[in-house]
Amino acid sequence: MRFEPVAPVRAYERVVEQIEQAVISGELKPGERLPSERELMTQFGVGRSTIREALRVLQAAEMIRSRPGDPRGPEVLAASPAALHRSMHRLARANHVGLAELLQFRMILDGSAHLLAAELRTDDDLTGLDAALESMREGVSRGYAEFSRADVAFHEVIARISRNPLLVISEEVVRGVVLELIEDKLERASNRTSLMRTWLAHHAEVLDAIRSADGAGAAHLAKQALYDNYAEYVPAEQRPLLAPLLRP
Amino acid sequence: MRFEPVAPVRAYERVVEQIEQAVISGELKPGERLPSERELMTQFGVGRSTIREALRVLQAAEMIRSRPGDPRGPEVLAASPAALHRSMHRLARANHVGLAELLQFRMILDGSAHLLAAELRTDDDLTGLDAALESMREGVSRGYAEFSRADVAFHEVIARISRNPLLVISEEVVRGVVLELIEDKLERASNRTSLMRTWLAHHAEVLDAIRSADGAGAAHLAKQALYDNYAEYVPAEQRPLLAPLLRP
DNA sequence: TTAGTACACTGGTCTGACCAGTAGCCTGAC
DNA sequence: GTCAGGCTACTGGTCAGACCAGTGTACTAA
Repeated sequence: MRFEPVAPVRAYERVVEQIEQAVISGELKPGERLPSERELMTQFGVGRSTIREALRVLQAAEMIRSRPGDPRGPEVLAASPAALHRSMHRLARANHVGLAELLQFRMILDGSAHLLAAELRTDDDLTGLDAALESMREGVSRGYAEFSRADVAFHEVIARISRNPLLVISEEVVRGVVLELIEDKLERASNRTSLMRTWLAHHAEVLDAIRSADGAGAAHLAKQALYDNYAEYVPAEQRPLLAPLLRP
Repeated sequence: MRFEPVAPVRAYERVVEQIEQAVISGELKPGERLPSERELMTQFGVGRSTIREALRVLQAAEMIRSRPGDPRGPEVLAASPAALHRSMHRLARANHVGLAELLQFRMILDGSAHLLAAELRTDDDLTGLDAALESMREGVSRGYAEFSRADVAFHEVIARISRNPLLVISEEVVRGVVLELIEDKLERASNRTSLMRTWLAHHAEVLDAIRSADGAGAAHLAKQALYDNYAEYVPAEQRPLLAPLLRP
């Protein structure tokens, strides 16, 4: 016979558990309101400080939001990747995850998304991609910010076509973390116009591969593009970590 | 000229920021102690409840740990993937991600991990894998629980060899969610011995591929094994979503 | 040297209070 | 009838002070 180690359970943890359960089970839907702190206090039979600590934890997890003065009470939020983003960012900053690993992960995710998109795309999807590419083309003359927006939009279409929200969210999060990690080095973005043209050409290639349902080709293009754009920021000795992903 | 929207900054947020910054910058190293709540109270010039709410947030982020009675104060923790784990878990459950998407994601992650492992493995790694396979072989006769543990251990070795903690963590999380989703159907696990033999054979194959540095082969084996084992639980009309990942 | 104990202090919780701010009602002017 | 403006009851944010169970350590006694 073996026993499990026990940890004392704090009152605020019990409160968190119950509210969290209600949200996860769908009993509390996004947009709905929790009772006020004073009301929760009587419902749970604990003091207000306990309630407040519980709400703080839930707020840190991006599950609820409180605004002072609002008589409707704390708001239940829709599940968002914000908390995921924060914790991933923290990990990366703590140097447990370097740029090489992040880029590796992104190549895997982006490559897979492109592969799936190429294999699963319908004719409607192709129309959408054509439109997205067109606004990128227009964006070139409208400045970098506009082009960047169109670029993100293109990726979102790809993501939707691949039909896997997990893939999409993860890629977005990792993308964000990568950009934050190198934003200082990115300042001196030299010769933006030629950069935009390169990107445009790459997206056109990708679209061709998707149009001809060439999953492997699209995946490889996507990974290669990521490598070409970001490998320079990865310490030279770690670049071999990325190479295996580029082999066809 | 444009103005940014402003959000009121709470006192406890300022406290969180300062402590977080001290941890990130390395000024506070893991294992070190924060001053006691009452001491922090005077240092920050705020009430104890404010301090406590800040500590709760940091604790939810797995950055510190408080134990009542400890005169040394709250402990600074090493950065751990636990927070990432939690938020990914929450997101997967909240977004109503289906088994098909989860399995897809897992095939991608596991496949990539095996590919990287095959390409990056050293001779030492091979020794470790041999040992892990051996304990799986022993596990067959010792019952399913033991075998299962050895199986997990084998995967952990693979994960370590692939040298990407992000990949590992994500795969673990998705694995957990998948198991939760089908645990009820898994009860009637018929003929466990033959199941274990099948798994063992599969792992031996994978090890061969890794030994011969055949990344594509190892990846394909991993994905195929996942498909063979779990596809039956995926609704038939969604199985085509998984097929593109199996093409060599 | 070691076992035992006392003590100072810790975090967890509760109570009660005050403040600035908000939503919604009520009122009065048109 | 509509609508602007003020009133009010309530919200969350913060503070102060109190009590408790539990802990590490220094001191004591064997």
